[in-house]
Amino acid sequence: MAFNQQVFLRPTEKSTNETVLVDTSAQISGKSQQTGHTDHNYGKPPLIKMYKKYSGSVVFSHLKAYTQCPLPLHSTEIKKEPTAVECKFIQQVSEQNNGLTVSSHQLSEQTHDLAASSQQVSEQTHDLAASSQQVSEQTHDLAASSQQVSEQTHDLAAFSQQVSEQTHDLAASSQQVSEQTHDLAASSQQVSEQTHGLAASSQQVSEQTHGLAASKKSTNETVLVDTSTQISGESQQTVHTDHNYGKPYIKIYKKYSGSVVFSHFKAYTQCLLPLHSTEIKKEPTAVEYKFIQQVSEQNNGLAASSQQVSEQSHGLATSSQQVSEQTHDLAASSQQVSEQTHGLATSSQQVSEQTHDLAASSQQVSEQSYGLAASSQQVSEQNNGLTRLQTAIHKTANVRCLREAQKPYACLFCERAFRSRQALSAHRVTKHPEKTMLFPKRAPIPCPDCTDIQLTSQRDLVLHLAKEHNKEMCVMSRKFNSENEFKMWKSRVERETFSKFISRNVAREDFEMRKYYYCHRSGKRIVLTDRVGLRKPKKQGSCKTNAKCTAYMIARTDLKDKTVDVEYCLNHLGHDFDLAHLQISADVRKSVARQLSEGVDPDDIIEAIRNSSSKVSRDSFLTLKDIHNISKRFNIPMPTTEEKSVYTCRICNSQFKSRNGLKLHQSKKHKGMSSSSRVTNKTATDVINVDLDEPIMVAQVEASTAEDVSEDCGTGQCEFDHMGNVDGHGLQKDTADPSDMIDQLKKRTLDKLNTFRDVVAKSNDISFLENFYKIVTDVDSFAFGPKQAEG
DNA sequence: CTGGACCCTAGACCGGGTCT
DNA sequence: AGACCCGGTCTAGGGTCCAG
Repeated sequence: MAFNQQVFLRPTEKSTNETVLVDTSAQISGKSQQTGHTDHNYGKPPLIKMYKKYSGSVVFSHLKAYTQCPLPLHSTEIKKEPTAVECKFIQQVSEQNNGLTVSSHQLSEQTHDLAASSQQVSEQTHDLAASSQQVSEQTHDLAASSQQVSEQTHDLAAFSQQVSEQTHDLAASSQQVSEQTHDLAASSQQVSEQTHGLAASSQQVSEQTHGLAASKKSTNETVLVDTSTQISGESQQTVHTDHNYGKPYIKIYKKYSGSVVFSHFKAYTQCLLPLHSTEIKKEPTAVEYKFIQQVSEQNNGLAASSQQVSEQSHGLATSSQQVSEQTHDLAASSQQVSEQTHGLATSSQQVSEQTHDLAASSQQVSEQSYGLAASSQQVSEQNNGLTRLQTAIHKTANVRCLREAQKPYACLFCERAFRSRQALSAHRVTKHPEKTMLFPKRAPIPCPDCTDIQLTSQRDLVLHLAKEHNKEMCVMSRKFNSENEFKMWKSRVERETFSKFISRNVAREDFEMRKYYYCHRSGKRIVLTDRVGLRKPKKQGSCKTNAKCTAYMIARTDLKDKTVDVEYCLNHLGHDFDLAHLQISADVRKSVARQLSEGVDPDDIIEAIRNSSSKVSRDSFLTLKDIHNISKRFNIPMPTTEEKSVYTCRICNSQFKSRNGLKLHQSKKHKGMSSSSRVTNKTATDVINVDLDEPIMVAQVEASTAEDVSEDCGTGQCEFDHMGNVDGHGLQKDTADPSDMIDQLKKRTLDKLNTFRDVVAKSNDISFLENFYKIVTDVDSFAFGPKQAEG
């Protein structure tokens, strides 16, 4: 038995009752057995791979455990079956391993419990954080309300202040008015008293006058006499000074027609002594009458003044009443404002108290959150401690075998690091199984016809469907000399199969790059949750079939020689080949953009594109809307309606007022030809840089032109324009002989073909070349006859 | 018919899982 | 460790709808 690096241990088992070491290269047969596989390739802890054999078939089970074997196992040291001592040692190692496994299991359970507790704590923390958030939001709202209330209170206080000031001003005005009213009343009282005094004096005078009149009547003579001065003959006024009291007084008399009449005594006098009839001896003189008149006028003026004072007093009283009422209203308003201010202040106070309570609650929630976070942190630390303990156990058991190389892939849950992410992933699965749920699982590819079969790759799916379900599909491969050649082939395949292969993943190595393509209709339609309902679905529906299509390509590009190896399957599954789900090709897009920039009419572009495609494709259904989209995307303005008022034939430059007229002309004069001016003006360089399909189109046009000329001119129906050119062919009138024209066209066609041969020579696309040379053959047959046609 | 707004898809890049 | 391939994210550009 030849042993290599791999050593197998056969533990005691019921079926065999013996333990053996077997070579991996050895044929496993016979009884059920279990083997242990130690891999020393990478200096890692010995790995045990468990195999079981039942009924003659070998079944590979999952990788179970690392051994705790402290001694390296070398293949050269084991030459035969283990001795009893070796078996015993192995048994001890196994028991130690089992013990460590049990400890590890217990630690795992504890870790799991702690993780569950940590999860609960995290959830509670999260809930508390949410509550805290709500409390904070409510606090914020209340603070905003409080702010509003404060602002309203402030406004009301300012208004109240204004009202108070106005009230104060009105009170002052009212006070002034009252004082003025009081003064006026006092003045009025004085005037009234004076008036009253004058009236009393007047009454006395009247009585005296009456007494005098009575005396005159009795004596028949009327005289006014001064007690001190004799008055006679004429009206006079005397001032009698009563020396008894030292005060002057005025005596007024009137005398008319020999009788003495006492006039109304209205003037104010200072007379304090009554006049004695004995003192009046005769009628008043003219001077006395004049004096009496003046006194009367003064008396009238005083009465008018008294009246005005009374009216002013009344007006002031009314104003005072109004001011009082306004003051009362303002006081009432001020009272209301004060009450509102008080209410708002109370509300503000309540809001502040609520805010304070909420802040306190928020603080409590935060503290509880903090406490829970701290608890969570403690649990995590305990968890980490246990993990580290596990690591320490592994270390002490000499399980780990550290390498000198750098290990940039560190485990998030322990202190270990790895050289590759795959190793880290394996570590996470084996050491932190409870954490693996945090990482997304790769979905396998289910078989569409089986319920329990899941494949791991596109190729397996295709092979499974072909073998198990008799589907007509296969996996093929092909090699290309360049990436450009591969892209041309891919483009042709897409065109012929009405499909599209899109790239999603690229893997780059030092010397190779792999690019994975899959059918563009494969997969699920994904609409972002925040965009659901914002747009109607497409009329033709999504291009995604919500299923896995079997068509795929894997292109492996050799970065040294640039060759491309392609593994592919062109058999689609689960969808039809609707052109509506395809997009306009990039070449056509560029071509349309260029023609738009050159000012070509969109209708002509559409016609040219449609006519240029010999096979049905998405490009064949180019619409004006597509032209609009391209013009928008490339930021090229569309020609306006005014610019399209004249329709020019791009073959013969004839102009027509309507598009229908142009179409009628083209259908009669240029049947089967494209109207694109680009066709006849293109150079070989342009063609090389733009579109390798176009030489075919141009050759077709030239051939068609030659045919038309042959037909038209052969029957003598060619038309000449006024410039001497043959309409539609650009030939001079003087050379318009049918035979000469054909020769010219033949020459031009041959020149074109020679030009395009250079272009085609750069192409490696077999189908393209086949198509081109077929046209060349046709054209050459026309130009030079069948015998001169070249293949 | 036109232009704006907006959604959907392709493509690139990166990280991860599974199997050998 | 290598091979294979899936999923998430981001950006540019194509496609669609709609109002004027």
